[in-house]
Amino acid sequence: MELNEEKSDINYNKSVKERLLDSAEELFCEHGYEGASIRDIAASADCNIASVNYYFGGKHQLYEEVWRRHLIPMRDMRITGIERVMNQSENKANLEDIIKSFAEAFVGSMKDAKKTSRLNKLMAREYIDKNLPADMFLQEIMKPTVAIMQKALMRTFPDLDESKVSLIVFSLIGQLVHLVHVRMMLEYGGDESSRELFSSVEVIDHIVKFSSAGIRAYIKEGK
Amino acid sequence: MELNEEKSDINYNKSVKERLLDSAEELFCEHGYEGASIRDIAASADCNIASVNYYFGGKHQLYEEVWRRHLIPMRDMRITGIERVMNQSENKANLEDIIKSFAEAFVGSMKDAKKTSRLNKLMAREYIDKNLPADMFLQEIMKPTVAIMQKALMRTFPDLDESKVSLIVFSLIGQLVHLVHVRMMLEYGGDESSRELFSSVEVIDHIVKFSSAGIRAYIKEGK
DNA sequence: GACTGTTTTAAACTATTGTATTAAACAGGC
DNA sequence: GCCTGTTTAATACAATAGTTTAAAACAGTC
Repeated sequence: MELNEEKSDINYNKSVKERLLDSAEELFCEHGYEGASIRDIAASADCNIASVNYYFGGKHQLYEEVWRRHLIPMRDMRITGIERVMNQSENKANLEDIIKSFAEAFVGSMKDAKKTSRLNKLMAREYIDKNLPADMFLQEIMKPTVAIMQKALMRTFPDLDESKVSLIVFSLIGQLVHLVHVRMMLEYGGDESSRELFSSVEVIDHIVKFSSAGIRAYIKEGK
Repeated sequence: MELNEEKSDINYNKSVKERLLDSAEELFCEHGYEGASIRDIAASADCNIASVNYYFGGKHQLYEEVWRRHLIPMRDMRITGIERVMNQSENKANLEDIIKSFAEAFVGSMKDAKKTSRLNKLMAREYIDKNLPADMFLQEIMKPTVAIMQKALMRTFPDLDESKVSLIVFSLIGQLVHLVHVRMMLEYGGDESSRELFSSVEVIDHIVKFSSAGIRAYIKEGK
């Protein structure tokens, strides 16, 4: 009865509430809101089904709590990354540095890659099926993220048209989101060579180079 | 009993099998594989629940049939678009033309925008939850699409490294997929200004310009 | 008109879902 | 030891899921 651990990775030092949040996060990411049953979640957290209702009031409130745990930290990581670069050299920051900082904050650092990948998967799901209240995702994550990047670009290149900046940020985020998707897709399938290519830091360097050139295409004519 | 049409847009000229495929497509796109029940599908197609099993053998086979109806046409549209541009001027095609052709084929023409948008939504879902057998989506859609674009680029710029071409195509597709997502997200929410910006042809022009510059960043150093 | 094979119908079946209930176990204060 | 509020447990509940069944309705053919 000792040293055996049937459950994947539950930490019995944590409270039931925290274990439920951990398990819910994993299963919601993996199977989606409807795909993850509270029975599976409770089993994974090694507690009773009724605990979900007891601690959170229902499945949906549990889902929201899973989000709230990471929403602000995730958003702030992206924001502070940009601000650090901007403050570093007083408004005349290097374009490549801005993009690289943004990109790395977006896909997550390498050390907690698994956690970031999971959250990105959850975000990808929320893109399609909106289970969160109203457009909490759009308002609390997407808009601030876009805004800080837009501000950084406009401060570095004051001549740029605002709608052009929107399009540029769109292109950048598009590549980053797609990178997360491709990595997800290659996790369980795809040949070794592409899995290698897209999991390396080389991709980030490419995105920086590709996007910098794309942005400068607007700078030249704008001047 | 005349002139009333309770159901949305079912065409009674079509057979039950075809009506089922139409309704299934709409509901699978809107609510996902698990989210769309065969009861809802049958009701939308104005036929009995058992018809799903009678004609297709089960819900899953119906889902696969919905895909098969469009897989090859969709893939071919993307391929022929590129080939038309390539053959037009014998291997020395204009870079902007190649990208524009690819982009327009990808997001779909304006006339059947609704249908293309729906299918793209279905594709976005399949990205995350793989309901199709094995990696049919990766093998039959993604790979051929990427391959034809890579071939076109490598023929136009023979000096380009193959892994760089992969990354370039990745960036391009990333923006296009993201465009579809953003349009989806803005459909039911978001302010008027951004909805306007991203539904116009301006976005395509931007992607062409942005990506062309990104690609040329590699050409210059490659030479 | 009766027989044939195909299509459509309503109902039943089993499994699973989220939630609610009710009692048991537990912990701390007196 | 007893009372109190909190947490855990097993079970019941209604709703819905995909699938199956068996009879009814239909359409042709002889």
